[in-house]
Amino acid sequence: MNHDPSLATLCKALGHPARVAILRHLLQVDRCICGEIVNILPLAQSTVSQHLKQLKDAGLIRGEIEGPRICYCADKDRLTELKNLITAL
Amino acid sequence: MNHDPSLATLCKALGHPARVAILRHLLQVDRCICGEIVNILPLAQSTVSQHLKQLKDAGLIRGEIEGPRICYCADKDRLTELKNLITAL
DNA sequence: CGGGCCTATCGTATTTTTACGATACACGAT
DNA sequence: ATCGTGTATCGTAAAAATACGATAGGCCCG
Repeated sequence: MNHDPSLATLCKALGHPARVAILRHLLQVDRCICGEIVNILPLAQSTVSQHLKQLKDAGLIRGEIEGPRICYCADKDRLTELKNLITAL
Repeated sequence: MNHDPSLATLCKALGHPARVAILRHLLQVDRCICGEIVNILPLAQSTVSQHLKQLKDAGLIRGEIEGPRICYCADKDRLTELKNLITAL
């Protein structure tokens, strides 16, 4: 969604423990997952979906439709970008 | 205040454009400044003070009393810590 | 086609954040 | 001691974030 997010935008997306947990998990399992996240976190499905949307809007994760389910994976390039923005502070 | 902040906590502190601007300015002028920030940002003094408090609570800046005024400076170690937390994701 | 599964979105309540003005407080100088 | 300067804090209003249940839509399988 957001093509060139600012440092504040990216940080805001990571400014909630649940979203950090989601990103960490996606990085661990490497390839995508989806409803699994709902099982891992103590949150309702709709809430998790909202967090996923925020991460996706910030470009930190991507979601691809894969049959009946949607598959998310972390965008490592965007993470590198974030790291660079902090370094360039 | 916060001795070992999580990634989410640090990111939340940087999740607002005004606070990023404050940190950037403190890094530019290297040595501390204070009410100057109020002149730079289009915000009321009390609002700036609140943002400073949040940055201070996250450990990203430090404030030292220097005579009648209070002198802020960025904590580069904490910034390095943040970068490492992102790298370690 | 109909049922079941998975996910997004809507509507809503609660909490948190943001922002301001007003006030209080500390300090140096007069 | 009083004044002015520079900050923090209080009180408050408005906006945004968080979380949930309910609902809607897409897709596969029988």
